[in-house]
Amino acid sequence: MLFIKELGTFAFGSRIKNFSDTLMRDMAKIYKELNVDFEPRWFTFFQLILKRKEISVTQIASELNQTHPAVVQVINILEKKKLIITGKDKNDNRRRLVKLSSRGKALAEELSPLWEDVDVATKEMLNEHAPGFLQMVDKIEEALKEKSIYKKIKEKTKQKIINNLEFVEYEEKYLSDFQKLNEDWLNEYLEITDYDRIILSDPYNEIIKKEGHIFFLVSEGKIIGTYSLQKINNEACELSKFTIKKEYRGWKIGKRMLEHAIQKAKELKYESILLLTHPKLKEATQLYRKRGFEVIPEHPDLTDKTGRCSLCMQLVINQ
Amino acid sequence: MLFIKELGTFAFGSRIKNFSDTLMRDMAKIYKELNVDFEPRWFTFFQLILKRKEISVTQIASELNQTHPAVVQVINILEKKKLIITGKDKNDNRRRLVKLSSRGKALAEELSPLWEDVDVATKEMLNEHAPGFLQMVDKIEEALKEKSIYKKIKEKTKQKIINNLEFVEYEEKYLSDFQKLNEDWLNEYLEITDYDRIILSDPYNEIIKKEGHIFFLVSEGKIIGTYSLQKINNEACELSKFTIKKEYRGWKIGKRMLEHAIQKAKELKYESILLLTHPKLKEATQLYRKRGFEVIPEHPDLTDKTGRCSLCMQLVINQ
DNA sequence: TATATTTATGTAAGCGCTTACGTTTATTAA
DNA sequence: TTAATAAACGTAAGCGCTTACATAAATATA
Repeated sequence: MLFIKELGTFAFGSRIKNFSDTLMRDMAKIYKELNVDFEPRWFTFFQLILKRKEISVTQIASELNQTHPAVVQVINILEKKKLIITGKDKNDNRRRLVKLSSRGKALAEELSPLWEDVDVATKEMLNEHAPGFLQMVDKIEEALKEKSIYKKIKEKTKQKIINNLEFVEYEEKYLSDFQKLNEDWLNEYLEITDYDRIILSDPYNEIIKKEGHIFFLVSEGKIIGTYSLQKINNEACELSKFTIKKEYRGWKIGKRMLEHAIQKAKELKYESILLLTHPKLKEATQLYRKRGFEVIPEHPDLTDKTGRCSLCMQLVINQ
Repeated sequence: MLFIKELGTFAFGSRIKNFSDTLMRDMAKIYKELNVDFEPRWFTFFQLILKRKEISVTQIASELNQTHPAVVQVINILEKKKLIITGKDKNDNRRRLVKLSSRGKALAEELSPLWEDVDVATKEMLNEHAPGFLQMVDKIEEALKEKSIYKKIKEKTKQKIINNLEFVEYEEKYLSDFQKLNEDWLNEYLEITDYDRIILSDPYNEIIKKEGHIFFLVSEGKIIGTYSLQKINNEACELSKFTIKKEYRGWKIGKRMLEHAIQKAKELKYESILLLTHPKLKEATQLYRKRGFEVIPEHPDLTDKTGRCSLCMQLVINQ
C-alpha cells in the first residue's frame, strides 16, 4: 500500500489533496481527449452563470467558495475567449456583472451531454463504492466550520501551555529572550528610550547586581513572559519589564505572573510594590487595579527615568 | 446552500478540490500560528523519511503518489533548510538518497506532539461526523484506478459516436474538413505532393465534376472520416482519400467506411475497385486485404500521379 | 455635508503542483 | 562489446490558486 494511504488521518489534508489532484487531472484529460477548448475549473462557473443569468464577481466567489482574485482570473480568460460578456452594474458602479455570450451558451449546449455523462458516471461510481460520500464531505465541512482542526489544536496547545507554566530566574542564556520580549513590547506600544537600552543591554548588572530579580514564565521549553522586581529601598520594590508574548495574551497568564510577583515580593520582605505604567496600556493597568494596585500621585524614590510613564501605582502588601 | 454544494456529483472534482484546499489552508494556519517554520506538505515527506531512514527521489514520489519534480522541489527546500541530507547512492550513481539531518530529526521530535494532536483531532472529527470516510476515499481511488471517469466517459462517447454514424455526400461547406482530414493524414505518414495539392484545393472540379464521389462519415455533427471514389473507366473506379480522424481510429470505423464504399461502387455499377496504397500503411493495407482486395502488379488506367505509392490493390465486385 | 468605513474589484507576487524536455547512468539486446 | 532502451533525476515554463496590497465607489456616521 502506498505510504500516503497508510498515514490515514495522520495526513488527512495531504491525502485528500492528492485525491482531488487525481480527480481534476482526470477531468482535464476528458476535455483534452475530446479536443474541446474547455478547462475543468470553468465548469462550476458555467453552471452558476447559466443558473443566475447575470452575476457579479464576489457573488461568484462566495457561491463557489473561492477567493475573488481566483474568480477575476477565470472570468478574464473566459471574456478573452468571448464565452462571457462582462459589464458594469448600472445601479452600482463597483460591480462587474458577468453573463454568458451566445458563444458561451452554444458551448454549454454542446458540452451538456458530456457533462451529463460525467455526472452519471460519477454517480454510478459513488453509489457502488462509496454511497453517501458527498454528504459526508458536507458534514465534515460543516463540522470544520463550527470548529476547525486549527481551532481544536490551538485550544489543546493552549491548555498544555497553561498546565505546564513554570517560573525560572534569570540566567545568562535568557539574555536574548529578555531583550526580545521587551523590545517587542516596547515597539508595539511606546518608544524605546536610551534608559531602556541600558537596562536591556545588561540586565545582569543593571538589575540583578542591584538586588533585583528577573523571572521568566516558561512552558514546555517556550518562554511565555517575563517581569522584574527592582529594589527601591528596604520597604519598596518596583515591578517592571512586565510583558507576555503576544501570541499568549488573553489567556489569563498575566494574572498568574502578577500573583507570582506579589508572592516573590512578600518572600523578599518588601512592604509595597510600586510600578510605573501608562494609561494607554489599558489591559495592564486594569490588571494591576483588579489585583489591588492603586494609583498614587508620585513617590520620592521612584522617578520615571524614561520620561514617558505618567501613572504610578502601588500595592501595599499585608504580610 | 452554496452553489458548489448544490452541484453535487455534477462537479465532484471541483467540490473535492475545494474541500482539500480548505483543509490544507487550515493546516498551514496551525504552523503559522505556532511560529513553526514548517509547511504542511513537508509532513508526509518527514514521516516517510523517518520510516525509511534513507530513500531515493522516485521512491518518495511513488510512495506519496506525486510526480518526481514535485519531490525534487520539496527536498531542495528541505536541504537548503538543513533539515535533510542528500547524497548519491554508491551502488547506483543516478539515485539521490535522502535522509533526515540531526536538525531534521530534532524538528520532527519537537513537532511530534503537535502531529499527534492533529491526528487525534482529525480522528475525533471524522468519527463523529463521517465515520469510514477515509476508507471510502480508498475505495473510490481503487475504483478509479480500475476504470477512471475519463475512461468511462471515453467509452460512452465512443458508443454514442458509433451508434450515430452517418454518411453524407460532399457539399461546399465540407471543403475545409476535406482538406484538413487529408492534410493531417498525409503529414502523418507521407509527403504532400503537388498532385495532392491540386486535388485538395478543388475537390469539386477535380473529383465530383469528373463523375467522382466524396463521402464523409459523420456522427453527432462531428466529421469522423472521408473517402472518395473516382471514375477510372466504365468498369473500374479508384478508392482514395480514405482517412479517419486520428482520435477515432481503432474503433473498427474503417471497416464500416470501406463497406460503404463498396456498396456505393456497386450502386454505381462498377465491376471493380482499385486503390493505390503504400506498404508503410500497414493498418490500411491489412483492412483492404481482409475485405478481399488483392495486390495486383499494375493497371493500365491507374497511374500513381504522386509517384510514391508502390502498391496497387483491386477488389472485383460480384454484383 | 464631510469624513470614515465598508464593499467590489483589480493587480502583483509567490507557492505548489503539473507537463515537457534534457542529461546522466544503468540495463538490455544485438 | 557496442548500441539501443530504460530509469533516475534535474530544469523550465505554465497553471491555478493564494495572500497582500491598491483603488474606486457606495454606505454609514459624525
